[in-house]
Amino acid sequence: MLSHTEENHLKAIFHLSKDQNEGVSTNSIAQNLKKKAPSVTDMLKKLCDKNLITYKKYQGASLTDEGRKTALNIIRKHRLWEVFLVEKLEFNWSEVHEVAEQLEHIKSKKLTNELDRFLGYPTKDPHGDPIPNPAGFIKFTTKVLLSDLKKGEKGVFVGVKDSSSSFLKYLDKREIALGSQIEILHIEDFDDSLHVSIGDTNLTISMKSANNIYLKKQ
Amino acid sequence: MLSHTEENHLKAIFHLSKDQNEGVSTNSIAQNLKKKAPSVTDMLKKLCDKNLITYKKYQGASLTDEGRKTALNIIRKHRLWEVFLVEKLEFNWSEVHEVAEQLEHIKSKKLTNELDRFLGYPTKDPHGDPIPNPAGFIKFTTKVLLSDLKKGEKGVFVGVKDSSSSFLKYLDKREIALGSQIEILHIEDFDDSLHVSIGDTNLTISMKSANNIYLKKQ
DNA sequence: CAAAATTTTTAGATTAATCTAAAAATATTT
DNA sequence: AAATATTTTTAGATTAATCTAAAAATTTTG
Repeated sequence: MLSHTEENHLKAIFHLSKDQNEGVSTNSIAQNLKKKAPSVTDMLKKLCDKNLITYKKYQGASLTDEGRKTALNIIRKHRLWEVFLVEKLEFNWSEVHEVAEQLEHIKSKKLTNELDRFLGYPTKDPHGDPIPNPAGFIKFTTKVLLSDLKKGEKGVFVGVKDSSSSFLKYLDKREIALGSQIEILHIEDFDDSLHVSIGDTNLTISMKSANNIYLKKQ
Repeated sequence: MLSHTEENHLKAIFHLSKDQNEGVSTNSIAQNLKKKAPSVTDMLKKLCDKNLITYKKYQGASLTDEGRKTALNIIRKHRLWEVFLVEKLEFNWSEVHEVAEQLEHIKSKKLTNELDRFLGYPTKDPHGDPIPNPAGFIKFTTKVLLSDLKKGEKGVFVGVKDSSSSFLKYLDKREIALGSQIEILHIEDFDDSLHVSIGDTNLTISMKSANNIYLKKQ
């Protein structure tokens, strides 16, 4: 049975592995978990002993198959709880993370699978990230940035790059929510700002914001 | 912010205080939490420093107002989650306890109150125990044992005295569920076993079992 | 490629939660 | 009330998770 801390390290390694192929550095894990590097070194040794990661001194960590499966199970729970909080408990999209960080550590296979059923087997969490299945299979979605689209192209809003709460609030205020269909009507020459349609309404989005908005292109 | 262990001690003291007026003994807490007495002594000192209990060496512990409120909040969460598990996730009545023991420690006032709303502000958990309100008010229900009833009397099944899983399974098998109306048809002279009607069916219950079944007398 | 900078690890300390063994206090029994 | 039994506390050790400071390894730079 893994401790919360062990689970958090596996999750961090999983997330940090996505962007790169090599082992994940001690420092990047420390930064991700807001701990100091020596704490992480200790934990890497422990996870290596448990065969959840491969780790050689000074060469970073990678998940084993077992470790990856464990990480995906935690991520599955995290994302299912986020769906629950938003769809059933009327949480705001920007409020769910902290609570889901706690709920993801609850240990009960039955709980997870019944929750999944109760929610209607959702495939995405409220941030547009895919929910792994019980076997640990995850379908990575290809996302493009809104800023990469050309005039006339459209897509469905599925996620954000920078999930700072100030940006999430910006989106809430403009009622840009997950699942919104966005079409580029015109791109302003002067400052590259985008005139877009979202649902029924039209509005203008700055290049900086467009660079934070992920779409699933249609 | 309290640790899980601190919360569990407060909860144990609350439950153990119900039956008696004096301070709760170190040993009884240890037994309740499956810990050794010295561990409990240490924790009692700590909780006393935090003004959650009053505690004098060799004289047991009692909750302060603050401690009582804290304990009731944990019990509130525990019982709300039990309702959720049974009513929404199709958990069996006898399976909920272990998971609720984990969920009760999740820290989010909003979560608790939204869950309460989502469940329709239930007043009892699946074991028939009352759910404290957000202010920590709890309405103690007066219960009688089935074995205390006389021929012809009836009541609603609201709880058990011994919640061992073997007894809960016994009840499940006979479809004796919370809310069942039970009437005593006849008491056998020979062995005090009870002939009762439960819902539509009649059955026989031993004195030993009847001594574990709480009813709200009508 | 050697010096400097950075990263990572080791060494050693701290805090929380636990335990066992022994001492001290309280309660029970004769 | 003295002896015995029980309960509770103290003392001291252990494990897990964390930290700081210093040493070691790796990487970058001139």
